[in-house]
Amino acid sequence: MSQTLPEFDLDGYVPFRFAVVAHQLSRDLAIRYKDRFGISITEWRVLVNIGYSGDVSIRDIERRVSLEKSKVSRAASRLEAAGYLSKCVDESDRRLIKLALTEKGTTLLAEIVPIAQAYQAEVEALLGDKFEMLQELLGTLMDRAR
Amino acid sequence: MSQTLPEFDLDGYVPFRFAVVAHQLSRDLAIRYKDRFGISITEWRVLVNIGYSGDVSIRDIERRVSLEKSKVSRAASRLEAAGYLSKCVDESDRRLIKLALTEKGTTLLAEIVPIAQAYQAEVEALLGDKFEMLQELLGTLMDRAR
DNA sequence: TTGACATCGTTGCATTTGCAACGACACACT
DNA sequence: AGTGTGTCGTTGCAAATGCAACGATGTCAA
Repeated sequence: MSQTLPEFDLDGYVPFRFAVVAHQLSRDLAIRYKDRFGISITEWRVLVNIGYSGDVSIRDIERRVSLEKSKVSRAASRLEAAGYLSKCVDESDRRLIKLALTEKGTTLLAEIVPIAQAYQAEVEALLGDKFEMLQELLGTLMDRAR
Repeated sequence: MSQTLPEFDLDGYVPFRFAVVAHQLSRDLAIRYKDRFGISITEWRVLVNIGYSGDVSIRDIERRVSLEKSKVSRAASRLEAAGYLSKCVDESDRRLIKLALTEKGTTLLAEIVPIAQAYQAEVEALLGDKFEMLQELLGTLMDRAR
């Protein structure tokens, strides 16, 4: 009749907990951006990456930010349409497309970065002296991939 | 001409890091399920919740697992179609729908739970004695909501 | 040079997602 | 009973997503 299930504690299951926390953080952040600047999280990541990185091809962003290249490509197109960045062919390798912030994009980024920092400060305050430990753990987990 | 951006380190930005790690964990897990059992992560969460919880309405799952109710509803429908669970109206409150595993569903769950546990064991082994600290931190962050 | 093979960015397509309705039902108050 | 308000699960729809092509370009060896 009724079979017995092995012991299992979903509430303590790490992949699940990560999903919940990550979703929560993303959502909180999205709310602060979307309404005010019309920028999605994905677009935000691309924007930041371009602003703070030397490498700026789609492929580079894909690697550095763990985003599907199609996701990056579409985000870049939306950002270009909105006037925040420009695309131009890399003459040393014509397969590559160099992305660069426009002045408008730089202005936007300068506005929204402090918001992101303030949010991280909240998290930091919540965790207190354990914040550094969290960063260390996240580092270990991120390195795990491949 | 070119404006200056405030200092910012994307690689150390917690919401970003959480997103990457969570996506990675979900993906790893999805691979182990999807191919072998045809079950998505969302469906897996619903399944586990029904199997290990007393409360089994859609609304209950929404609350306990941080899933949109439409997501739960659709996952439940798919699982029902696949014969893993049954729906029936709660006679004490006819707005509610009680979800229950079928025997087939219980069998499936008994098969896949050990896989999930083995995966968590990998993570635990990677983190060693810091695993408990991670759990504590995740707990703090999960409580933060609302 | 030619040809085989890899890489880049884009796009088509099916699926999933989030959000806002919606109908059905519950409850409180009159 | 009737009315208003709230909650439940479902569904429609637009947007986002993942994945597999695809054309264009680069690389390297014959």
